[in-house]
Amino acid sequence: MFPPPELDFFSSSHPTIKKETIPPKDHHLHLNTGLQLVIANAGSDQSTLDDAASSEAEDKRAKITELAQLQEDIQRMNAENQKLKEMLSHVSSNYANLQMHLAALMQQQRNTESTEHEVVERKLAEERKHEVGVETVPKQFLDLGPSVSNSSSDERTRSSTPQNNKKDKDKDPDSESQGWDSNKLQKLNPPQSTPEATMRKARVSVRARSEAPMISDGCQWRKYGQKMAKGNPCPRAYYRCTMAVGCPVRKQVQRCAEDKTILITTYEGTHNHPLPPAAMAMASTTAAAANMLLSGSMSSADGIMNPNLLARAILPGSSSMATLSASAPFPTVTLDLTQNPNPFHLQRPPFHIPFPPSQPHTQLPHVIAQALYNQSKFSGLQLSQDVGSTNSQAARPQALHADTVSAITADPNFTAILTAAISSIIGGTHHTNNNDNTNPNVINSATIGSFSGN
DNA sequence: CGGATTTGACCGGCGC
DNA sequence: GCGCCGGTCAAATCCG
Repeated sequence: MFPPPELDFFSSSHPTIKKETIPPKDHHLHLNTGLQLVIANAGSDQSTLDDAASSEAEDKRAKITELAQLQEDIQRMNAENQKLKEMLSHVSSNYANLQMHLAALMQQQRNTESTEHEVVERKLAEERKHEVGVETVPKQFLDLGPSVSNSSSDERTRSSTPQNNKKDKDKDPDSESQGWDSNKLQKLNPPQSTPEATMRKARVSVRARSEAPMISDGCQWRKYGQKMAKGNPCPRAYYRCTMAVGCPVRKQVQRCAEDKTILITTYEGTHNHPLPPAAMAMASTTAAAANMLLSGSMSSADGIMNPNLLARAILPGSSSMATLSASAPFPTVTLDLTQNPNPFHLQRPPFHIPFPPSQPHTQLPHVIAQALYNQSKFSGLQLSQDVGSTNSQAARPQALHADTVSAITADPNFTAILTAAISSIIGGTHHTNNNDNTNPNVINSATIGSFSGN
């Protein structure tokens, strides 16, 4: 899409940048020379003074023309920059759109397949039961799809939330069939399978540093509750998406107990309405992550059979991690954006991409730059199926500001990286890894490395 | 005045 | 059965 020279726009070797930086240097030398002449000739006869004056005027003229040329150059570069920004924003939103669409299609396809293979799945589950005693995690996974009518009473009761029960009793059944109430509908019609209900089960959690009470992800949220959670002095806030009536998406926001500068935002569900580009990025990311998590967990017997496996693949220089937790009650993907960037990877100057207009928070250039740098190096991935391992990580020094999360996720690579990484972990538990790491689930560094910025 | 937030009450699950 | 806990509701309150 971009012609090669434009791709190099931000590189230090770009001719236009050299043009901008070098001439002023020359100009400065000229100026010094002139001053020296004046000082050297001070006190001599009138003619030499005239000569000095004329050369000074000449200098000034040259200076002015040079200045005009520079201004012209700057204007041209600004225009070019603006054009590039527009193009990038356009491409980003297009990509996010496609990603959303793909996720929806995949989900749709899985639903149709799931009915076909329901019998087979049940049979397999039976076999697994015979093979190993471990059953809790498989149940959680297999029950993610409400269509699965196996004997998992434990998860089934979980899916019928208190709210649903109450609504069954209290509310008019003809009231708007919100996506959020899909569980209720399923309870009434068990064989029906809705993507919303499936996606409701998987969660995507984002850890990032922020002073603000909430990270800006481009969506509109309404707070509907706040609770003190056990083991954390900070209250947990509950939000629901208000961009459309009946949107099932909810999120929980809570500060990390160990490091209160870290904000943990947990997303749940899939939007049932069109999103602005700013929100599209995060939404498609969470949707894709949840999607991959659910599909992968259902197809990978190894992952299911080893619920206590702890797998991690942290590459040298990785600045972010994705943690996959299959622990109860919901499988959760945690994106850790609190890590310290590795200075060895800072090879090119940071650049800006246009922020969506809906970002309400301050957008300091250096923060954006750091976020994008982090994003471009989003290459580490940690897989964990260990209970409590996701949020108990030690606080890390220096980290990504939560305000920049949308900047990161706004980049198409983010979704692609995350999706591919999760996919490679979940679906690739059978793969042999040539990594030296003793852990059986480590991702091949080549796989992840191919996604890292450059 | 309408929408957003706060906050106590309520509910169901779960462990003892 | 009881208490704890996470999650949600809804009346009261706040705010633009």
